[in-house]
Amino acid sequence: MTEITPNQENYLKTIYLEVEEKGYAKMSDVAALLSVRKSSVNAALNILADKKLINYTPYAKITLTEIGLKKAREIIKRFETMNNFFLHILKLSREEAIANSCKIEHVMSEALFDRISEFYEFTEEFCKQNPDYKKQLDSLLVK
Amino acid sequence: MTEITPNQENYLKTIYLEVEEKGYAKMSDVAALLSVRKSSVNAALNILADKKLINYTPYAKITLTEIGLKKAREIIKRFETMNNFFLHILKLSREEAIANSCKIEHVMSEALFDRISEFYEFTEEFCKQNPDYKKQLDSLLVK
DNA sequence: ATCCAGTGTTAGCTCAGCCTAACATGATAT
DNA sequence: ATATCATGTTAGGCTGAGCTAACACTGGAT
Repeated sequence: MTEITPNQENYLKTIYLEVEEKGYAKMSDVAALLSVRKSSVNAALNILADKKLINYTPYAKITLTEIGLKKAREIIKRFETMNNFFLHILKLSREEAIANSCKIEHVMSEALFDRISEFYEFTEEFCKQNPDYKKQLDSLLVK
Repeated sequence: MTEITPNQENYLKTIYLEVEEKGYAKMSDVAALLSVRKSSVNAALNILADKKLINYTPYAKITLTEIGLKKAREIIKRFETMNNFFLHILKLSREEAIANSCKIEHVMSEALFDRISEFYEFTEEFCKQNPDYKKQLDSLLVK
């Protein structure tokens, strides 16, 4: 069980999303996305490589290992779970929802993840069955 | 607007709660509560004192300044807001709820705080008015 | 009054994470 | 083929946060 810091999780996630979107990940793009210097990214990537989460050889494209992939997907799952809740139930703005999810995804427990997921599903369903509940919720939170 | 790290928030909160409970705060107790060494607490307290959040003179009892008090109360408010939600709506165990709240209290935004508060109030009220909703929720989350 | 245990402080180390500045590499355009 | 520019790497420094080990203060028991 490779331990990983919140920050390292964030690098991993960013690389994963870059690879998803463009087919590869470049250091300088990661630096731009996270608003840090290339040298900082370099240091971080060396740590992730040490932990066998990414393949990172000098001057080559960055790819994720199997474990890295798995871990990245977990992080993104946590992100999406919180984000859905914030966006569609609490009705936070896109930016607010994302900002909070990006922080919380790194500190939440498995149990919280499970409960939020269940609660989200339940609430969506309940809204469908009970338009009155939905209406009350909407009028409460949006103004 | 004095900037403060999540960790420093945690020290501040711990001191506040100690003072509340026992009338004063001692370094060694703070160290024990946070499971860190006294020297680490010392370093942290010097930073908080620099930032005018606590009064901290060698070998004396620790007290909070006015700004420190205000800040500590904000943190605790955030904690309690999340904790109530986790405990009474998501039905997390005490330990799980506390563990998550203690992390999230340091990273959540003002807007999230507001929305969670409103949502919590709304849901509690809705449960009272609609026992059926409450029953469904309870059976969903407790097992 | 003195000594000891508990409590508080200091020095000096490690690590993660950021920075700047300088250097190296590689791809491209002439 | 070489000069140039974007890109990647290395060196060296800073801060926050932790540690250990040694030292200093204080108050209570003898």
